[in-house]
Amino acid sequence: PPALNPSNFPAKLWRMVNSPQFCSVRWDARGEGILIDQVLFEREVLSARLGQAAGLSSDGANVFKTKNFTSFIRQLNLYGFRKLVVTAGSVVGTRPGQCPGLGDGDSCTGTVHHFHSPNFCRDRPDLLVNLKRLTSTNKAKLAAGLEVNSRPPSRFQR
Amino acid sequence: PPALNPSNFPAKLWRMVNSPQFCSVRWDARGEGILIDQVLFEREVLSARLGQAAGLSSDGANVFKTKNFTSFIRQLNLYGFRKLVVTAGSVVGTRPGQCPGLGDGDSCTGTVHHFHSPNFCRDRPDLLVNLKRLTSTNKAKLAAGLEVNSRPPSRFQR
Amino acid sequence: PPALNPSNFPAKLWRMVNSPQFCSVRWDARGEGILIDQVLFEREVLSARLGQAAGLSSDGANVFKTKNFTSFIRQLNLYGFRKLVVTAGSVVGTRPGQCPGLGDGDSCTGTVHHFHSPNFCRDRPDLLVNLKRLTSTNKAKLAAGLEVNSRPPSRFQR
DNA sequence: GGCGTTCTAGAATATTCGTAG
DNA sequence: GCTACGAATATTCTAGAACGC
Repeated sequence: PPALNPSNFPAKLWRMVNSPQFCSVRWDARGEGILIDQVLFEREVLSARLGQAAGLSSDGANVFKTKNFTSFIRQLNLYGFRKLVVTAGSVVGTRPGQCPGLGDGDSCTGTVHHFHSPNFCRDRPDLLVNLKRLTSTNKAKLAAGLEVNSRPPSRFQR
Repeated sequence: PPALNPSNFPAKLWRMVNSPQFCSVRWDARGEGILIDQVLFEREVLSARLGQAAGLSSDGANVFKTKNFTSFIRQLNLYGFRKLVVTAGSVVGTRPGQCPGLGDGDSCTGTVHHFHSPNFCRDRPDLLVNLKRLTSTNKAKLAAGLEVNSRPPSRFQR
Repeated sequence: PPALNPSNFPAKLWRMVNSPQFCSVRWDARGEGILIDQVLFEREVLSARLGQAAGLSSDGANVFKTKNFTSFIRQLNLYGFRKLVVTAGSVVGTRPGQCPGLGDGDSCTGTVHHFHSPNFCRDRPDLLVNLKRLTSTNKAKLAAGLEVNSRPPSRFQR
């Protein structure tokens, strides 16, 4: 089984959701899905200034080249995430004023998206390697029982 | 086992990364990969004036004929190095103002590349002889379990 | 014949080479190839600050997301451009001090690359539609005499 | 034949756009 | 509306191929 490539989307998302540097992406109450505050995400991750600053943060979560939130959603879908309806029980309280680059006055209230993948759980980092990019080519290979190639990380990063 | 040819790429790289004359190439925090500051490298090693001056420096690290950074990357790949994502934990602080040919005002901040090979570690110079040029011919030999020839060092270099 | 998509690489390159806003990309002496000053290009087009400013210039030449010159070269090759040796007859004199964002003192002398494609000529904008992206899929289609799909321009762009 | 340099291409991921459902 | 996905282009990293020495 190929190892996780830290420069690919799943690893980046994992680092973001587990980093205190990012308020916009966090686990839901049960740790089985992620909650994304769109307005906050656009400011923290996608905007030019703050995004770069946050990207080079302590845990080294690299940022994306895109500025469009929809491209981020496309990546979630490509890796098999599905959207859930946001219920009161799924949302955990946000803590404004603790994010670098965001003033105390900035509220963390915006549209919240809830996404889920069976291979993306807080307590099961071992499942991350199962996240495969669902391109048409890869889906054909998976259907045929073949191996899906990933760009291999160097051994050092495993 | 054939000896290391000091005029070949692996030996040159080894001398550079271990030489205080070169700021642009240095070990990462764990001594298991190298960090290359591209802008600095182009000035220190590849540019005509400074490169030759530094290259013919006291420790005798011979410089390359090329002026293109991409050719240097091609060499790294030919010898089996892989690129890693640069994380905050991998980077060691740079020390500007200590490099010959660079003024104190010159900052050492540019694009940093992180490369790794299992046979290129700070504390294991004995592994260097395993670095083989991965031409298609050599790869076929290695796959067949055969010996890969290297050009032996000249009598004057041993 | 499908129309030219203004957001794709060939159209962007065409706007750049014909725009007085860009010093780094210009026609060669005969108008049958382009000359690219790498250092200037990296400052004008690829760097964050100046690139964005120049990119949003009056003629609307959109910039690239990449900061790597090699990615630009990869695009040239993907669209069938070939590199030529730079001769004295091919180079046209540069006019420093006429580029926005570049001071009068900044010289325009760096590494110059000369690229050519039979479908990219100054006096034949009608040939641009022949520039096809040479992916392996497209090459197989062309070899089979099939039609190569291009993304059509959006309705707002026609 | 080996090694370094250069130019081009392969292959994977990322981003964008359009549209079926 | 709006979610998911196909397909095209863009970007990145690595490798192939040719040539000179």
